[in-house]
Amino acid sequence: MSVKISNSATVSSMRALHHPDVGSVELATLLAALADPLRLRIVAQLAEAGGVVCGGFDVPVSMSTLSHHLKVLREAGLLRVTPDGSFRRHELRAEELAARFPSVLPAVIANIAH
Amino acid sequence: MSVKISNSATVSSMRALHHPDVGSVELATLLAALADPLRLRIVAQLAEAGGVVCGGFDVPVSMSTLSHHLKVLREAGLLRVTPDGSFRRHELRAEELAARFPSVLPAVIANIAH
DNA sequence: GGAAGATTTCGACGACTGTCGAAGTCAGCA
DNA sequence: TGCTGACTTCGACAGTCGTCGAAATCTTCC
Repeated sequence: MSVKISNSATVSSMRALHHPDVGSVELATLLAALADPLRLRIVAQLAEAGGVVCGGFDVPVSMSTLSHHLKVLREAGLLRVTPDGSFRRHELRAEELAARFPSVLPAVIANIAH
Repeated sequence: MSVKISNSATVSSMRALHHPDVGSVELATLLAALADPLRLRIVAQLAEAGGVVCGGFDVPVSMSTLSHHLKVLREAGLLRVTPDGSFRRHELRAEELAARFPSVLPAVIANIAH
């Protein structure tokens, strides 16, 4: 689990961030992470925009609450966080999830608009 | 919402049972109903066996707890309950859900085994 | 080193959830 | 009419969840 530091401009942190192995995530855990209007909203924005920084989400809650929801999503294997300076970029782990739970995430994303 | 009573042999109750209009069910509600190991187990058994009576489920909880979970699933629009004598037959509302949330339920069912 | 900005963690709070046993309701049958 | 069997509802309990503001952590820049 060591992080390799290159001299690339974008890699700038060695802070540990826990990302579970998608292979060990339970279906119920994944669904529980998705079973919240605010988190669905976050997922929709990620699906549309790719890499989103914490402050870039459009959500009607405090920063600490947003941070909590992002943690729930991350620990369910739904998203990957990469530090970028003092920001943190979030993106969906769509391909990895597709390998473990085929078509679950796409089906959900396609229906968030309702 | 009136129930029509035919003289068919199987229709024998006019007891009210609340089944929500699938069109008014939120995606988060549907996912929350599915986000529980026991309820996933119930859904898997329903997907495989069609009409299942309360006592016919293979679950490691008391009858009152099972009844609670079936209520959660029913109120999320996931299943229809039809009284049959002193029994109650449960079946998935698969087609109705497919019209409202295309491919969500099939994707989940296909991944319950994990 | 120190200040400023981005994000997480902590502690608290009320609300909701899963579980059980006991009691209630309902359908069929003697 | 009353008994039995199938299921639901009630009341209680411990545990989890979503929310906030305050404090802590971390990164960059001066």
